[in-house]
Amino acid sequence: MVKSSAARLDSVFHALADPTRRQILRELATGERTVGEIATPHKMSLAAVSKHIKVLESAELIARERRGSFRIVRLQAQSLKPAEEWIAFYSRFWNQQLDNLEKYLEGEKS
Amino acid sequence: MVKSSAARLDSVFHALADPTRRQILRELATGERTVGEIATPHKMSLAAVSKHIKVLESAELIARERRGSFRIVRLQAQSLKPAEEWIAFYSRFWNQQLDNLEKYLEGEKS
DNA sequence: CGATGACTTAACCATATGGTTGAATGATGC
DNA sequence: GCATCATTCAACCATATGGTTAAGTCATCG
Repeated sequence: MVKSSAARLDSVFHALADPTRRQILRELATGERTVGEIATPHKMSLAAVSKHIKVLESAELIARERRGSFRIVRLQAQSLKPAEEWIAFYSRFWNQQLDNLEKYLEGEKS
Repeated sequence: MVKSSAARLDSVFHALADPTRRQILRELATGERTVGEIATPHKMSLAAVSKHIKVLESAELIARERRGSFRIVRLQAQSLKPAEEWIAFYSRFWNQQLDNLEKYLEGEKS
């Protein structure tokens, strides 16, 4: 399924809005893992972790590949790029924070 | 309510995972707006937009202030910073994409 | 080929989300 | 003080989410 740019941001931000999923991405940053390896540290069923992996996959943040009887999962970090760019648009606002405050205070005086 | 760093990422990423809310932030990037002004371009009730604004507020991405009989809403972009930093951790992966591909192909040869 | 291991899928449940309409709140204007 | 405007809150609804357990799939091992 090909997603529009907005839909891709929807699914990426949604995927990131869960601590379990963010933790999975952190783990994958150190290398490939099987589903079982990913699941072990989490206090929930394998099926639940499998669902989280599915959410990450549908956001294209990871890729799953069969290797023998295992599914190996690896990070696809480049799918984060549009999200980072979307946010980066606003970085000028937090950088200019002090400037804005100054202007505001300037306004108050008059 | 003070949120943990993880909970703040949860609420910020969740707030961003909706196109209406992202659009509202874009509008606010050009300046303060009343709730009514924000609602007008959207094809949904004022109450629905009010709910979206509430979600953005609980993520601290905006601030609401009473001004006469209006509530004026303004961007609080600095709350995006932790989200951007979280993502930025992964930028090395998409920057090293070609390197990784090279290494992978190198491995295949042997 | 039958059992085992590694997942995934299905069915189910409780809670959350995103929308609606209609009543409530809280200034402001006569 | 009463009406009106701007907005929020409450109640409701349909669908989505995040978890569970149990059954299904698929590759490997004996």
